[in-house]
Amino acid sequence: MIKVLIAEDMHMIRGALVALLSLEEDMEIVAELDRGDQIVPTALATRPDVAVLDIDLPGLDGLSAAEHLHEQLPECRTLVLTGLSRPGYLLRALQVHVRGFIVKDAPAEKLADGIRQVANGKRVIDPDLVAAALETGSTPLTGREVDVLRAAESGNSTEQIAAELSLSPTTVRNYLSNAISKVGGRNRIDAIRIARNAGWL
Amino acid sequence: MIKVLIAEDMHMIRGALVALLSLEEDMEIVAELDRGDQIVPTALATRPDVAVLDIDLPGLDGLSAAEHLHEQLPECRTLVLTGLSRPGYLLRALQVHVRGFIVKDAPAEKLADGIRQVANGKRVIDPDLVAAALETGSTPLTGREVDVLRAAESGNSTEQIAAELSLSPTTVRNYLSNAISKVGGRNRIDAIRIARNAGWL
DNA sequence: GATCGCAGGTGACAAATGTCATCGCCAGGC
DNA sequence: GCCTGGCGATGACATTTGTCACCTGCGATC
Repeated sequence: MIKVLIAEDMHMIRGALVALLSLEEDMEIVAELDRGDQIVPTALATRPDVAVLDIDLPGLDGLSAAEHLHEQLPECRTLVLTGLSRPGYLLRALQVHVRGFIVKDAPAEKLADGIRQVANGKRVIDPDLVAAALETGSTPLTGREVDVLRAAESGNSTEQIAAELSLSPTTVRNYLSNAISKVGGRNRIDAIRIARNAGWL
Repeated sequence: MIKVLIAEDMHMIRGALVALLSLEEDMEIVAELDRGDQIVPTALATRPDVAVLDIDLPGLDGLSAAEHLHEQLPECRTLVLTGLSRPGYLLRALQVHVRGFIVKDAPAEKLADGIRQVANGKRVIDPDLVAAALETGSTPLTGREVDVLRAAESGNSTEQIAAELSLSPTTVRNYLSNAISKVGGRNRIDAIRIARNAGWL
């Protein structure tokens, strides 16, 4: 019997995934949650064999949770289940010892399959996504460039970003300018879009 | 027996929702699809009692599909199932005679419940979303303002937007300026974000 | 027939944005 | 010890963006 923990913030989707996995004879769902910051405590209490994590979770994102989980419960294997297939996410996932990476538009059977594979110590990664990740590469942006792009995302002006990050407005513009040219954008909107889609933010 | 059509683009989620509904004794899924433009033809062939539609579908969005469905098969009731709870979507949904509107983070049981209610001729709408929709109101933007904001979204400069829409650059800036002030934004990025979140784009 | 709103446009202006060269400081790597 | 790269900053510059006043024309609507 494979003991499974499942973390997904949208209640109905989580319920539906549980219904899907309930059809499998060799699996048991030992925990269901909707917040990233509850993953480690719940896993320590329920000792699952496989943790199925969404990336976009409130409290703590799934990848950070996976990192802590690996440190505190290394025998629990992690499988990431995400709707957004951003190459950068895969890179980060591998760095935090995630064993499987499945996108939500893969066929439904792949989930149970994936859980079994991961429980057996194998890795499960969509080949298309690997190709995309290799093509895209890891982020060309420095830490501060990421900070500035993130702050720009909500429509803040250069001045407001500077205040938020305690920087000089000119410095902010330099970082933005660098970020724009690094990702190959035409302006900040473009740069934000490109970096988001790549999974660099 | 309630005959159900289900349209959802992410394969695994669709499979999971089907698994969820398969547990219900009084329902039968007569069609499963992943594209909006197949909804009407498939519905005409399978004659479902209730069509469960995601909004964000390739080919044709769920709301436009709902509109056509109501014209060509009025006895089929439509229930929208969406992950993004944008007030503007609800307004548009009611205009195209959608009978139910459920968000994906509602509890899983609500889906089967909702389908039964809608099949019985009742309406099903989340009260919180109604409140949000009344608060937000319908779009203050004119058709062209929406066009311009949409074009700006991909990071195009004023000049490029003008070329795309065959307008003068000055006109584009006027529309953008109007849109920014109407939605209460500080600049185009802000305006795009606000309008997106409200469901006006 | 007058008024209103939307589409489309022009010209002018101030402010914000993007780009560059150049500086200092500090941490790591060779 | 030297070099590199990230971080932070300054000043100058051209371009883009946002705003405003004002113009035309069209189709509703009163």
